[in-house]
Amino acid sequence: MTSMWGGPVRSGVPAGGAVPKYYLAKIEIVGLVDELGEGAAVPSERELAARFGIARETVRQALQELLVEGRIRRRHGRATVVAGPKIVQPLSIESYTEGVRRQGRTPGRALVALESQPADPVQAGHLEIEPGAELLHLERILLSDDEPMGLESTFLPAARFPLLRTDFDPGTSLYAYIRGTGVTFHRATEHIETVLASPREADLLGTGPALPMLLLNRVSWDPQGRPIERVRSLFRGDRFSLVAELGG
Amino acid sequence: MTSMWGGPVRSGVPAGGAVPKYYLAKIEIVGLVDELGEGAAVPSERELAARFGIARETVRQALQELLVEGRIRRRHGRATVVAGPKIVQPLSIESYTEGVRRQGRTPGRALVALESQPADPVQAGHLEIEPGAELLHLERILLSDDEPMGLESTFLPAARFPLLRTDFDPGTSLYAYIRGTGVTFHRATEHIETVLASPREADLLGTGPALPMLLLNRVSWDPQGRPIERVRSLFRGDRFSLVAELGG
DNA sequence: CGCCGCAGCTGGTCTAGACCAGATGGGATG
DNA sequence: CATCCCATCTGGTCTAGACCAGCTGCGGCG
Repeated sequence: MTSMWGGPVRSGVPAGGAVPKYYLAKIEIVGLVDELGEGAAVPSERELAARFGIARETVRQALQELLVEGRIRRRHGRATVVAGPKIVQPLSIESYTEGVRRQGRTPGRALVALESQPADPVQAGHLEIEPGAELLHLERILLSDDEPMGLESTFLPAARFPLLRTDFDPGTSLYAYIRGTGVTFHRATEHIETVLASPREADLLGTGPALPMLLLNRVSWDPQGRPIERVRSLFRGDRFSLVAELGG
Repeated sequence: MTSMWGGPVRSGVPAGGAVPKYYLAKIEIVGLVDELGEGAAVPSERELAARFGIARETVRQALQELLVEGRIRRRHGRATVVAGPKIVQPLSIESYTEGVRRQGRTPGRALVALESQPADPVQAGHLEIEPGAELLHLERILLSDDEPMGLESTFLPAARFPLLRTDFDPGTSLYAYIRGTGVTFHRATEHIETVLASPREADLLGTGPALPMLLLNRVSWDPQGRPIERVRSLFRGDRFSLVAELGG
């Protein structure tokens, strides 16, 4: 494994019992991937099936796992290639930008939508506003070296940021803009889980469907205890990891 | 969706373009699952295939996604049933026990292995000991209401805890034991990512293979800056989420 | 009555082949 | 020479069926 943490607790195949063909094929393909460098082309599904003497669907099951684990990248019509290491995202209140810069890559954001909508009861509850109150919804694709890494949806009470739609440049940091309006971030609660991308999300991110994602839901508060924003961040599970520094 | 965060940014099917049959089937099955209560049996693969007029493999693709999302539970030979909500695990230096208790469930641990082994260079580097030095490896299954929720592997320098193998009860909290020896936890670094369970890990946890997991790798230090332990925790992605409280 | 074994459920793996759709390059045509 | 179209790569979806392996309940046998 290429992870800095080494392999599984006791890696690989169960001590006793039958091992599925797709898993043996996966092990073989991992060997290939390790020999080839990052970016090198992996043989096609049909060739691997012929080489191992198994059905193409069985090869696909092995490749699907390698895809989920972030060891290969696939794009319809193009050859499968060996993927590079994951990015590490610090778990702190700082913006996405810093984590990417720390990896020596160039962060970017692509605007998907900036719109106004009435708050549904769930959103209103999180932001402690009246249901139906105007809500700003900012959706952006997060880029690293121009490659989509995640999808970020921010919801803000429109009443608190009346000039945002005209003053804010969606290509820049929203946190910097909010701080510029005199609002201070005091604390935040972040929930983290694994989910699968929907077809729409997978499409926006240029990934296949059924790819596990890291879903981060954050609510930020100011020093007076008023909610500032709710952010739903969806990061590619095959390209992202998080790190937290914990005090005793 | 049953998540407390509501649905995807813009849920579901892409605005324009063809939708795969397996995704339409998934939507139908989600409707079924929502009508049935937690624990209720979902129709079998063969019956769903007949009902929707599609192949069984296509139904399996839909069910696989629902499994990864934690909406259903499956066990070989038994009927598929509707799953309950996920557990929330606080991101703090406290033990697994507290998070489970907070959910009103009963935590437990099942010993898999407690053994001594020489440190490989990677482990030695994390714990700042000599390669080949004796290492204690404690592997336990983490339970919630007797259901396996995760797999925890702890590595400790044997020289620092010479009495652990005789004094420590594997069914109790390791943190409590370590504190009892006079060692203080000062800080920890935790790395979080999504991975797939290996066949062995899936077997220990009673889940199918190819299920995305939350992998937490933690190194803890004492106030003198000496590493105390390295922990590799593997939590079922379909049953676990994490939460972090962040200061500004 | 109590136990055992098997029939018939369930999901898990695998096959061989079909067709669709994105990407690409080379050749025919203007 | 430039452009366009299509053959032919690639991966994505789907089928119908086979066989294997857990699990459960029921019927028969001791």
